[in-house]
Amino acid sequence: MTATEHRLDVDRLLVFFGDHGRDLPWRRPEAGPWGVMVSEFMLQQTPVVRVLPVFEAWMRRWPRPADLAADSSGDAVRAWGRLGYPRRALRLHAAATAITNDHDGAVPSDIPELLSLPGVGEYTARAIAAFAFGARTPVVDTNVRRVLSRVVRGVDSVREPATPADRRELESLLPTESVRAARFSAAVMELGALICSAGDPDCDRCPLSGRCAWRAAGYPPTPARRAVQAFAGTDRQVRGKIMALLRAAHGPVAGSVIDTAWPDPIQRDRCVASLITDGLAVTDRDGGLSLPG
DNA sequence: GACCCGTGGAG
DNA sequence: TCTCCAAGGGT
Repeated sequence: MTATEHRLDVDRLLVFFGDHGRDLPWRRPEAGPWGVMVSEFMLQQTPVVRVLPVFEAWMRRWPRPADLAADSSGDAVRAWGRLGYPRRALRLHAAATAITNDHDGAVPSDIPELLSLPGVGEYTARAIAAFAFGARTPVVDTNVRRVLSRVVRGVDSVREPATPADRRELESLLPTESVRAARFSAAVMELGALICSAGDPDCDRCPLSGRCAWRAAGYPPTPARRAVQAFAGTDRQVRGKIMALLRAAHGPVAGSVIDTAWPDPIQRDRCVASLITDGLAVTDRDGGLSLPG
């Protein structure tokens, strides 16, 4: 089967991407590898619309990895704002530091080297290699995974991390030429984000509807997914409230103020301790809590 | 492999 | 109000 014959029709997808792909700042040439990398960190589990303003401000302030590395991890966490999962900001700062120290300040293009950076896993490494450097490598996120499952295999997927099997499957469908392959991955991802969404796929606008195995099979039901993690009352919520206090302040926050974040002192103290362990907060000699300096 | 880690908009 | 979720990674 050639690249233009399989269900993920390359030409149709590239036309779709050209016509309907979003003009996102990290897709512009001026974003460069660093811009791609920053965007991939921010987009982990976070919607595009919320990333956009933070990304723009971030790139203005820290246009190169060395610029970020020169400032404190606390500055990165504060600039991260309310994107969520602030450990990503910590890891991005650590990755920028590693790039500055070990890679002459340039984002590496080699996948094993990318994987060695903090916060860069199987998805992010390949996304950077493909989108920033035009590498021919399978980029499989939850969107691509869903499209692969539906269009090619005819069954819906549960929302779980991509597997090596997913990557092998997409790789077998990649166009031969590397830049075209990278654009193909971006197009499949965009299709999953805009058309073949998890909730209500818009098959009427889908360029692949004529050859979609899932549609042809009459949309067999989505398998039950594992229960989503609860949030209300968990440490994640409490940590978030404490971090919001630290971001709002520009100096140490007194314990009496931290106490207002959550009523249960046991859980509150546990969360403060875990934030310190994670490197998201530090205590000063007076017992105040602040972002790392 | 199971579990942990934030956030705010949509239905 | 409440559930579900949105370009994962680390342990």
